[in-house]
Amino acid sequence: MNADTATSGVSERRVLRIAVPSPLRRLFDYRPPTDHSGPINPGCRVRVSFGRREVIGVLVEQIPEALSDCPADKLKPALEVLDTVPVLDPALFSLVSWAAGYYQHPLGDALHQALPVLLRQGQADRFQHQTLWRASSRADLSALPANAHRQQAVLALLIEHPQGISTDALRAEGGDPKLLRTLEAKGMAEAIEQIPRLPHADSQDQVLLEAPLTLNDEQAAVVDRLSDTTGFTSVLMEGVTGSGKTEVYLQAIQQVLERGQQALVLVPEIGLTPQTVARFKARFKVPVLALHSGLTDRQRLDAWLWAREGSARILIGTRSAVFTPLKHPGIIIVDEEHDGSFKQQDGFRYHARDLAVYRAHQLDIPILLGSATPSLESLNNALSGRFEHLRLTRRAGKAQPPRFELLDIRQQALDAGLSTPLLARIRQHLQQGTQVLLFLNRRGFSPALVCHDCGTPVDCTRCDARMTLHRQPPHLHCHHCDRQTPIPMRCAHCGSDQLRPAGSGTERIEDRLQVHFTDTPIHRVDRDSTQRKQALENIMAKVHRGDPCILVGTQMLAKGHHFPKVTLVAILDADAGLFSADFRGMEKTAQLILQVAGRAGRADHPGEVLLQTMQADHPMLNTLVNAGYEPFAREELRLRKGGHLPPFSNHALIRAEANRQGLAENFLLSVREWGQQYLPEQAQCVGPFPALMEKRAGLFRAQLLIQAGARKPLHQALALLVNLMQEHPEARRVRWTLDVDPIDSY
DNA sequence: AGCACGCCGACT
DNA sequence: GTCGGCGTGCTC
Repeated sequence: MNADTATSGVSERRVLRIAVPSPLRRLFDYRPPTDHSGPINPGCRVRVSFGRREVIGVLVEQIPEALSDCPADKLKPALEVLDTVPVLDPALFSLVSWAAGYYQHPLGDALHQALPVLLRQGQADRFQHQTLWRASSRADLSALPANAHRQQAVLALLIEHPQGISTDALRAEGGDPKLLRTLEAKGMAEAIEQIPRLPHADSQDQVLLEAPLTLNDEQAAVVDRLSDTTGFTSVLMEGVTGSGKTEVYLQAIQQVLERGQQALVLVPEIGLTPQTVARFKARFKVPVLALHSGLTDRQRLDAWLWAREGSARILIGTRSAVFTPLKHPGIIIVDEEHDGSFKQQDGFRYHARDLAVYRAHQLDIPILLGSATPSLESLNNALSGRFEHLRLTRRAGKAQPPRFELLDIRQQALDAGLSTPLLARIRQHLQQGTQVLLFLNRRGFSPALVCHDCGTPVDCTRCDARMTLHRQPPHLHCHHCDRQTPIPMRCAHCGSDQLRPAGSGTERIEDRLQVHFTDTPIHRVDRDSTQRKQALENIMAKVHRGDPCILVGTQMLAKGHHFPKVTLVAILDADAGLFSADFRGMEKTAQLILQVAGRAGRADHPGEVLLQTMQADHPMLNTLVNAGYEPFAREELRLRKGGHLPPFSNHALIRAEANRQGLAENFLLSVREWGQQYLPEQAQCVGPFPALMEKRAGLFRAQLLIQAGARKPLHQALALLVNLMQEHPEARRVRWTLDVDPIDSY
């Protein structure tokens, strides 16, 4: 104990520096709660009055009051200290504060987002105790009155469940929970308090439920590499579809479990399916917890607590799971590491894959990044030696890679986007009794409704975009702001009644296919067709029966599911992403094409992948389909290097939006002009320029790109600009956000 | 972000 | 006469 504390004069008093959930990028000082004595540890939650409301903040440090920059008369006492032990351990705390700094996000808000909802709201970091009822030692059915049939029934149920039964379970079995009090008064029933239990929580030495599969030498090399060390190693595993990445994950995890440690597995949003989780549960006799979106806040907190106390041994979750506390961390795995859903797209814009690497380094444990189509960032890290690069080039069993073919549709008559050779090929596959998958990343009937007389399309009033025509049910829908309207009868510009759909979405393809293949079932899989619960499962069940059919869908089809009876995959518009303004367009297109291609074929019938394109000579497209992803990616990296683009330079984007045109752009312009003279030489501003779609959901948007060869000048520049923007008087009328390492189009 | 205060338009 | 629009100011 500090001897000064007891005899403290005013100058020795200390204040609590608290990170409060608010967009203000600073800490707030409070006096300790009036009734509180003794030390308070950093990382503990504190309830404070903030402005006119109460919020939960996190203590960052304690400093002498004299060092506080807040005048003494403005200091309020904190209301309550909620934890005795920090709710985030020092390692997690430093992960979050590093991330808050890296992404230039207010610390209080970042800490808030790293905590389960119930802890944000001030609940104790304890399991919810469950009240269970059981028969007491004095319970005696025959001692109950002969006519008290309902009491007898309840007591009988209690006797049936010697471990105890919850009131809900009792009600489910036909017992009236109200009678428990009556039985308790008679000394025949008693309540016991219990924390929930995990399946396999008591499993001892044996971690396996089923035998591991035999690995080929490539798979074994990855597992061996990970078992070489318990310290930090980052391995990029580049494995073609069907090469057995999951089996590598399982065996890497097995080693960790046998050492008594835990594994954290991050998967893309779409990848956290019951099948994925089932595979882990089937293999291991340890508690496996999936942090999926269906959990209640309470279940989430319980899972978080189980992870923290070490009894949950495998944690599988999406982006936010990177903040799960671990008592005995052993390995972190990021599956489909290239997937964009690892980057949060609003508020605290962190990249879970990058934070996972930081965390593994911090914890000094291995991290395994897996993908068939690694991001150019990770690939570059692998080529430069920051990551170890291990490949799985062979498919399990007798499976053969699909055969790719570019289908040149220049000067071809298209029927709503379907070329004659494609239709012929579809027929051929259906006749041989197999299935066909058509991919088009555009839902709805057609992406525009255009006047045949004057050429004017129907635009969204709130966005710089066409309204998408939907037929099921008939309406116009803006895919950017969600605005929906009835289908107009006449052109708003010239009054003509000749409004016609232009271009095709999945609905229209489905329509046309039904005309060409009258007897074949057509299944459409997109956000619209799978809105109803179970709709997707119903379609999948039909497809897996194996009869010939055609699947038409968007990227929903591309991820997760596998269709063994599909022998033909066709990408209807392979050019869609080729010429986007986004320099990542090519990379994303390639990843999507290979992902879709990977859905097809198995040992007995190799797959065929057809790409309809107007760019059959496109060099990158040819490299991709003829040589494969890695040669493609190396070439793409070379182009990026030449253009000083990521990953060879560092980007941050300041986005701004306002309700009047020009406001946001002017704001960014003055920020740039102000900041210019103070910016480090190695950092440059590019812009501001209007967003690709300047108006969206009624707001006018602009952006300013900050670019630097190294991280340090970039961050110096950002710190400076953020400061400037906060002080800027015009910031009142403009909403601005900062995106470090942006990945979506800009 | 919230939340309150403050000063001008269309309604029971 | 009020209800309520969102501009402005503040949060230890």
